[in-house]
Amino acid sequence: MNIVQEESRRDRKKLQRRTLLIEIARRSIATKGLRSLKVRDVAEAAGCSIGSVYNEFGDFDGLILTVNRETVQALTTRLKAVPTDDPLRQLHGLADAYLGFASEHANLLRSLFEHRMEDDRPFPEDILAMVMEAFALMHAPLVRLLPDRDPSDVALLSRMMFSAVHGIISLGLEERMVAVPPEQLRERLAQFVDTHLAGLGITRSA
Amino acid sequence: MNIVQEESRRDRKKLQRRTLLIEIARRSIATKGLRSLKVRDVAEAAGCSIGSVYNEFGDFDGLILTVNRETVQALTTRLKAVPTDDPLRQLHGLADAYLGFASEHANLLRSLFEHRMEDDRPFPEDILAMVMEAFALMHAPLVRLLPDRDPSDVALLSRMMFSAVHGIISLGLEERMVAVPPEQLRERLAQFVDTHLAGLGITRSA
DNA sequence: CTCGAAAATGAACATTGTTCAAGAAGAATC
DNA sequence: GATTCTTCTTGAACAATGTTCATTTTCGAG
Repeated sequence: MNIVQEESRRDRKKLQRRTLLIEIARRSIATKGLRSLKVRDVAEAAGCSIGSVYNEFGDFDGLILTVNRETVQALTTRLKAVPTDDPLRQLHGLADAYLGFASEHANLLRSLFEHRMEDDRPFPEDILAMVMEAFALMHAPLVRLLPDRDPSDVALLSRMMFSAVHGIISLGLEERMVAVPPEQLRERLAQFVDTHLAGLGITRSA
Repeated sequence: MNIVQEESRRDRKKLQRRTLLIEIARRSIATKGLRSLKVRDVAEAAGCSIGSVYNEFGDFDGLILTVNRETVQALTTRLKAVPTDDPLRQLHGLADAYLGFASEHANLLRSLFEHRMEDDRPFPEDILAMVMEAFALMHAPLVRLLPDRDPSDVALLSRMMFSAVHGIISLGLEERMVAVPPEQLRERLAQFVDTHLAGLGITRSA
C-alpha cells in the first residue's frame, strides 16, 4: 500500500484520541491546577486505559509538556494578533494581551512556568525557544521607538520589559499575595508601561 | 511542677530535632529542588522515624511551609538591612539585595512562590502577610522621592515596582528561558530601576 | 480467511504521602 | 524507687499515584 499518503482509519483514530487526551488534560489543569492532574483521571475521562496514555506521551511529563507547548502557541498567537501599525499602541497591546491571556488561563500559564521536570531531565528545547520568541515580541516596536539605540541593547530592554510585565501580572493574579488588586491591574499595567517608556525618553504624544 | 518556665529535657530535645528536620529539608530543597524532597529521606537523614516528622509538622506541606516561612524571614531581614539614608540608593539596594538573595537561594525562593497546597487548602495567612510586607519595602523610599503624590498611589507603585523586579529576576535566574543573561543581570536590573524612576520624574542627580 | 505487526489493556509493581495501634520514654505522685 | 499516667516515638500497614509489560485485541495486507 502507499505509505506516503492515505492515513488509515487507525491513524485517524489515534490522532483523534491524542487530541481528546490533550483536551481533557488541559481542561483539568485549567480548572483544578496542575497538581490535581492524575493519569488515571485522564484515562478514565477519555474512556481508555492508563497504558494508552503512556503509549501516546511516553510518560506523564510528556502529557503535561504537550499541554504546555500548546499553551505557549496559543499565547504567541494571541500576542501576534496585536496590531503593529503604531509601536506605542502595540506595546500597550502586548501587555494587555498578556494580561488577558493570563486572566483567562491562569492555571495553564502557571503550569508552563512552574512545572519542574522529574529528576534533572532537561527542559525541552522547543518550548524554551517558543517562550523566548514570545518574550521577544516587544522588540520590534521598541526598535521603532528607539531607532538610535544599539539594537542588541534594545533586545535586552524588550525582554526585561516583558519580564517585568510578567512579574506584575503573575503576582497580581495570584489570589494569595495580591501585590496589585486585580480589578486595577489592567489600568495599572498600562500606567507602568507608560512610566517605563517615559523613562526611556518616549512620550505619548511623540 | 512549674508549667510556665523550666523547659524540660523533653522540650529541649524536641526543639532540637525540629530545628534539625527543618535544616535538613531546607538543605535538600536548596540543592535538589522542592520536587525531590521526600519524607523518608528527611526522616532518615535526621535519624528518626517517619511518624516523628508528622508529629512535628502535621503533614508534608507543614514541613515545606515551615521552610518557606523561614525563607521569607531571611529575605526580609536581608532587605531591611539595606541602608535607608538615601532613598534612591535604597531602592537600588533593595533590588540588588533581592537579586543577591535570589541568586544564592534560587530553589528556596522558587519553593516559596511555586508551592501549591494539597487540594484547595488555603495558603497560610502569616506567610502571605510576610511576603506582602517584604514587597512593601520599596514604599518608604518612594514616598520620600515622591512627596507630592497620593500616598495610596505610591503604595501601589512600590508594589508594582517590586513585582517587576521580581519578574525580571525570577525569569533571569531560570537556567531555562534566560530572558536576561545572568552575568548582566545585576547591571541591567540597576538600569531598569533607573529608567523606571526617570519615568516617575526622578533623576539621579536630584 | 489467515497471518503478522501494531496498539490497547489492566494487573502488578515502585514510589511516596499518611495513619495508627503498640510500645518506649519521661514526668508526676506516692 | 515503684507505680501510674501522659506524651512521644516507632514502623508496619495503607492509600494514592506514576510506571511497566506480558497478554490480548485490533486491523490492515496478502
